[in-house]
Amino acid sequence: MVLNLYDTMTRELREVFPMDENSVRFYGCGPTVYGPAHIGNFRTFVLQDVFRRVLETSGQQTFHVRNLTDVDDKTIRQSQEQGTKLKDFTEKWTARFQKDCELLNLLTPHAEPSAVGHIPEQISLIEKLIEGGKAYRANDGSVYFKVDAFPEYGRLSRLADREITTSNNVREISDEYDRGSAADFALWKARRPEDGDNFWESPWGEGRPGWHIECSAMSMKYLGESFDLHSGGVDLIFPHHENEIAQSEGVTGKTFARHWFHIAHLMVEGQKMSKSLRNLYTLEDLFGKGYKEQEVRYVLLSGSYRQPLNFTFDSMQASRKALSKLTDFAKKFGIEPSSSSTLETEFGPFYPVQEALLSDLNTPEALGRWFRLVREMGEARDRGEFDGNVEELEMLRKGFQATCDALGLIIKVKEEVVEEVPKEIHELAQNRWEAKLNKDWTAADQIRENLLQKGWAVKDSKDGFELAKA
RNA sequence: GGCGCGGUAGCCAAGUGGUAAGGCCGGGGACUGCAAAUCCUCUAUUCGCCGGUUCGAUUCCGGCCCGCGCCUCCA
Repeated sequence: MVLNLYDTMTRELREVFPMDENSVRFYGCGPTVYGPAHIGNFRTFVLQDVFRRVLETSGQQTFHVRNLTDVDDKTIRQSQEQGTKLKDFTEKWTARFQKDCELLNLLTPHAEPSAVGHIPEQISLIEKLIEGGKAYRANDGSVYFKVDAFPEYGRLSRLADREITTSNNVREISDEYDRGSAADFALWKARRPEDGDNFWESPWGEGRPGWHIECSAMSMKYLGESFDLHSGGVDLIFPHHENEIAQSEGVTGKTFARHWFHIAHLMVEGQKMSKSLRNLYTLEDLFGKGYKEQEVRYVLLSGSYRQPLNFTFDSMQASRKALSKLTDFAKKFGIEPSSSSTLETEFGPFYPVQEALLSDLNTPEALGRWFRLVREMGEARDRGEFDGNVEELEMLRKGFQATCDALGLIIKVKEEVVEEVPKEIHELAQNRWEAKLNKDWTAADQIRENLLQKGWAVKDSKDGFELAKA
């Protein structure tokens, strides 16, 4: 019942356990709220969610913190372009992000702090770094972290010193303040004219915090100087997480996060996601193409988090069929999975699925096992080997629910809200049914074709018909 | 150049030192007036290429060919 998870720092599988023996305290780097998040972002958040769900369905308590980056170059620039206050701008996109998370059935973090809401905490950290000789104020009022003062720097990303300090010779820009070393990074950025009224007072003058410091400040505030696990997309390994470690450990001298969990990127139709390729799909984009949120979530779970996953519209199509297979199973056994925030912990016959998840969050293996179990149970039932006694059925129900809960998939059994069928359509369908009863196949087929052209598909069952949007 | 990852059926994608999960698509069949749905069934003698270790490698080692990520603010 222990989760083994690959740790970026040690490059090996390590058990996830709470250092306070109570709850697993973890931090996930959240979004910069300057626009709608895309499905690549959501891959990361969905996997962090599965991480939490696997722990909770194992009976483990968690404390989950995910931040909102609401001040940086992008948020400032775009809010100004739109002529809105930074606060109004980021609140709008925060609300959208939270709505999207809800649609994807992501558990709400226990704390969701924002950078702007924690300026004093960030200033305080920077002060301590300066006191400790690990940071310095540059002439323009910016403050930099002195990478040379932290010998451990580069351990997470395994970048050799020379790579870090010489890699950016191309990007060394003359007007880039006066850093002591090219590797040094900003903790506090002095106010610039283009920042408008987006600045805060500090011991070093007006300005705003650098990007990395917010995560150090907020994670330590909500989780303590040392906590169980930190996570994000692979691109954050360097420099973001490397810098977080330097800042945090530079102040406390203690191990910052005990475990590092990084999620590989999402590709789209075999290509890297990018603006120029116009493949930065948002949930809204996919809904517009007729896909459902659960189908998106399923696709994001269909590959191992350690490997880039190729998102394709074929796999979206496949996920719809796959999910309906699970729905059919639930219907067959009279199971009605619910989606409460209290997760089921008894897997019963479905335990092999959880076992796969506990093994480095192997979601594709888990899905494979789930389908195999579903098939085998269905077959057993058809052979009459499943007598359906109350205890057995209850165990099956709980196990199926636990599986849904661990993966965060909502298997809806109840019919969706039925589309309003126009009177005209219904009458046509009724006519067809009567033609059919009279064995007038030609007329019946004609009407069916007619309906199809009007956008409705008709399906027959033994004693009636169903209409659905084609 | 440095660090790291991958090449498995038409597509997505697991996995293992003993001979390839699962989903989708496709073929065949049952059912059906025909469809749809559903069910059954088939589909990689083979895991980029070449060597090596081994009784045996897709899985370990070496080389090669391709593709990809990161290397200062992108999840």
